[in-house]
Amino acid sequence: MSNYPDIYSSILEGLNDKQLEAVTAPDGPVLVLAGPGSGKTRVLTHRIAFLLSQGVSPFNILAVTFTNKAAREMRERIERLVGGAFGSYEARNITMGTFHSICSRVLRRDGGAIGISPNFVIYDDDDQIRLIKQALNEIGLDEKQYAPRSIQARISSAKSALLDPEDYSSQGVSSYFDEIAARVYRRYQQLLEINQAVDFDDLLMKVVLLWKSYPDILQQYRDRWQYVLVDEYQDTNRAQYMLINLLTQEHRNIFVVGDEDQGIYSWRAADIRNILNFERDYPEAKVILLEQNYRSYQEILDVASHIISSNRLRRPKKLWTNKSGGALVRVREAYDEQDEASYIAREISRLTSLGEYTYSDFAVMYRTNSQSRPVEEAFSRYRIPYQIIGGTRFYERREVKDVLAYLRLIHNPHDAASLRRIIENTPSGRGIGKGTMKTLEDLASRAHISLWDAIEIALGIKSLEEVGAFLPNLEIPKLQSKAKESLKQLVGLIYELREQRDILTLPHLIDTLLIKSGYASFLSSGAEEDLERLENARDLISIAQDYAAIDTSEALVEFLQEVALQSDVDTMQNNGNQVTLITLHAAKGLEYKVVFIIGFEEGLLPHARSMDRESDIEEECRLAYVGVTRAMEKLYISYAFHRNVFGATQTNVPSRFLANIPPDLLDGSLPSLGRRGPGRLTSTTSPRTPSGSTYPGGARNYSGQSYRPFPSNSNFVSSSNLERIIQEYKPGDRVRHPKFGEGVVLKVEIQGEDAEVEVRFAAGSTKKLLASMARLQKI
DNA sequence: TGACGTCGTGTTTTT
DNA sequence: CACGACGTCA
Repeated sequence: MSNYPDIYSSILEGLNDKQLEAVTAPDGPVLVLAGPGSGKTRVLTHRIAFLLSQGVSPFNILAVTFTNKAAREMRERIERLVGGAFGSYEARNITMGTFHSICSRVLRRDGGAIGISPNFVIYDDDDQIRLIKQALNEIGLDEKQYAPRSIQARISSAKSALLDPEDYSSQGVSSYFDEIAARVYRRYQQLLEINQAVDFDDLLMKVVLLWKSYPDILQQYRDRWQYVLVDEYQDTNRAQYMLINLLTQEHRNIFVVGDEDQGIYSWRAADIRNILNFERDYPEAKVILLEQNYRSYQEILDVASHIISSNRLRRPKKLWTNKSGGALVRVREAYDEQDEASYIAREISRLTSLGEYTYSDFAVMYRTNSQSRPVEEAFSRYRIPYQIIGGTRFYERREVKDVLAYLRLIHNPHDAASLRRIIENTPSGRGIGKGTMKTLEDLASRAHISLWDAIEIALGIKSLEEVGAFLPNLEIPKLQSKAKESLKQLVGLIYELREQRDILTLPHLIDTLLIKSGYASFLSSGAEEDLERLENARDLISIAQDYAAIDTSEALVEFLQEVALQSDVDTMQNNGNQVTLITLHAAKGLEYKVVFIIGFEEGLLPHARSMDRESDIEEECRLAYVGVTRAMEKLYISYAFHRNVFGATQTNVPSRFLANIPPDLLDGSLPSLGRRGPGRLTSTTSPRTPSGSTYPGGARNYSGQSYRPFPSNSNFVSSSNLERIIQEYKPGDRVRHPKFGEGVVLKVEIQGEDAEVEVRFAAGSTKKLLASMARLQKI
């Protein structure tokens, strides 16, 4: 290949000695200990490019990242790096993603061996809690006495430690509560199976089980993924460790990157020993330390080093940079959280008006999601656009979950969480009451069948034998004729939609579902709240547009998986000009020119719930360290004298993590003695807009637009456009679709505010497309 | 059976 | 403060 040498040198160009050593390391285990800002993403991407340049097939590479967004970005960077040098589809064929998404794919493919239906659905937090409540009820335990959330936490940590219900009751029980949890766990797991569902932890645990039980299947994956790279290795848990370990034992090409100082997920069962013991697991490992920081000014790094140095359980590391001459880190005391927020808003306004920075250069970071509120309010007043990461996510909104429930049910009718959601919530007035539900659930629970099966049996559509329940003495309950009628309608609807799935594209299927289920008319009261909900539901159609080109059955699987495994940062916008509000946890791996860390107080950072154990305090310290090291140019740390918690005012003192910082590294005194009232650092606590004009009451609207993580329905046609579309496409017209290729229009039909165009494509398939969405071109 | 009101309770971080 | 569970009323 003529341009090969160019490509080769561009892969290695500009790397420092250590990075180069990591990128070009020979086959075998490699551990890269990478301090913040030391270019670890760079090392990972260049390493993969290097492997490709050495003739390794992209099909043989697996890269595990912490977020889907990171995977996406890494793939793009590799594509840019190698271009078409090794064929144009190189980077696309690398397997990249989070542990959860990779495992989901493995289970979809091979889970059958351990009894997992290929149509499984993924249960989120909400679904899990519902299921735990159901399990509690069935066992006859009071859900008030045994908080479902605590039980869920126990189950989750058991699963992360690879303990199934039997293991847990025999090994994991050390208290009365554990014993209860063990019983619930057992029933909960049965319920998951009946619903053909898995939870987040199952995704990991079941793949370990699969690989351990079926060496031949494991061998297939070992042959496939001969090169394995893992990012953020310090945050892997036992299950993830086992996955990687099983996979890499044969070829031993394991390349992990991590930093013990940035381990912040021990509460999610991450085990820092995974990285500490790497050299023991792989004695032949090459270990490379990346200590040069390319991100932050020396002034910021100094503060970071002093903060982390109070941790005892770490090997000392010396971060250095040659970026000096920055501003000192500013520390400010605010009177309360409003004052703190106003100060930040004013500072951002000041810096942007100087023209030095734009809004997207700023991030505000905090320990708990609830701290974002006063900041949001201040930003609204000061008209600062922002996006907020986390909190209530798009996919957690009620109407979105409602629509997803229909989709999940189309995909897998045994998913009782979705079925119940549809029956109980929306649209109301289905005519299926509590009594009926109780009867059906009893039947389901006694016969060990799904709720869906129970309904079909009660309706006489199926027999007990047909669904695999052999209980000749079981009495099939009689239902009221009204309830029966309603159930028939619901079952009919789902069957009908399942048929539509084989005909329509995914966005069109959602559109149809909204209409046929009555959900659309349910939301068409015209009230503002309903309008917004409808819009959210329709945003889902726009998102599904990405899947319009593949077979809908397949599209549904991919779509539901993406939705379920979407992380907070995955929804983040990189383009818009807006300030980012984000938790310290979610900020890991990101960087901003100017960072504000708020709530640097005892009780918040370290958090009150983490103050009992020293190891917890150390984790809080690492959290502070992660935050500080996100800043490239300017860092602001603030804490509030008063803070409203729960409605009551609390008085807080500055965080202990500030205590180790020499005062001359900071701009702003550390008033460990003496407290001052409002106005110490701010001239006033009453906000003024920078322009001095009055601001509108509906402040949220202003920024509300800017942080919606998903497109508004701007690509829906207005009715005036509709005419145009109908005139544009006529039967017999030849059209081109970006993904399906050329085809002939068979039929055009008005569908509500849109038009449906039926096209037969040259490839032989016939699809019904929404005119507003399909991006059809006439030829 | 549904809608509305009161009371009680609980918030760390997330795939 | 805000949300959910529960009870009462129509």
